[in-house]
Amino acid sequence: MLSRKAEDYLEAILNITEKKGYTRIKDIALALNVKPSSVVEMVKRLDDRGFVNYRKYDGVTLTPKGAEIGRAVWGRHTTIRAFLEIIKVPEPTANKDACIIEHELESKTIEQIRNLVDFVKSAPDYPQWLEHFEVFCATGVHP
Amino acid sequence: MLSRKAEDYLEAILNITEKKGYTRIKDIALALNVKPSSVVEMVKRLDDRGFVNYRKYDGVTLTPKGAEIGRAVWGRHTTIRAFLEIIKVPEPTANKDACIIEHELESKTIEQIRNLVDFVKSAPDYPQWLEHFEVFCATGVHP
DNA sequence: ATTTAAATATAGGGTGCCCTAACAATGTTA
DNA sequence: TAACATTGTTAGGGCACCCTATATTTAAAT
Repeated sequence: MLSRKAEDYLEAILNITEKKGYTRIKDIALALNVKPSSVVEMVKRLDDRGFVNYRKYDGVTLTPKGAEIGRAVWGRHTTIRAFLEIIKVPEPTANKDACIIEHELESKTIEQIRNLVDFVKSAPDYPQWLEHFEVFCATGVHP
Repeated sequence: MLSRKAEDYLEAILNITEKKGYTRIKDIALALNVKPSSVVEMVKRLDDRGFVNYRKYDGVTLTPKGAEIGRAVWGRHTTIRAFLEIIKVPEPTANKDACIIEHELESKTIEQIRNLVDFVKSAPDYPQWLEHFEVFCATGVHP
């Protein structure tokens, strides 16, 4: 079982690699707001456990196993983001909170959030639903 | 700033005290699935920081400050539980996940979840909404 | 009241994750 | 290619939280 921190690292490595083709210690440190020495330490552990490939002075890449987890976490992230958007949680709170709750939730919970998002978005009266919800947030009563 | 673990302890102490009138080290250990020695350690820290009153061999009580946090966490818990119920996350997943995400979410996010819960429950066609949602979960299409 | 059982406390250790400071490798540029 | 800047590494430490094993205290039973 991976800790939420370890998942954060895998997700960051995935996103950085997709954006710029490769990932350096420094990039991870910047993305996660930790010092390079902390990154080296964690990356070594992830290497030991087969989630990344790490050789000194020569970037970090995800193994298939590591990439799979990175993608899973990222998928949860986007689902939660979509949900927070629907319920009108403003940026950057939405992103911050998505980062927090993307870990450890059981897959059934994520699935149901996804269902809710899809249900609401695909409803015949979607824009109206959203509008009503906004009025409700402001006034506390149904329009 | 309190860690999520510290919040867990305060919440547990609140619930235990409300249920049986007093709280012992053993009760907390049982509720949080840790050993009594771990409880003693944490309770000392919480005492140092003014969240509980602790005297050796003589239970634990919350200070006003500690009780306030305990109630806040518990309130978030029930809101999240209500939300998970609405989106049909089965027990005990719902409770487990509520325990996880009740910490660290910004108050704006909790407020919007609360709004969603209230909005849906107070809708004129609430039972129908729920029914439609359930059909959607099962079939992927709007009835 | 003495013995026994249950609860609580302390000592000492371990893991995960983070840091700073000092050092080593790499890359850049004159 | 030598000097410098950047990046990466190691060593050593700290904090939060948990554990086991060993006292100690309180409560219960004889």
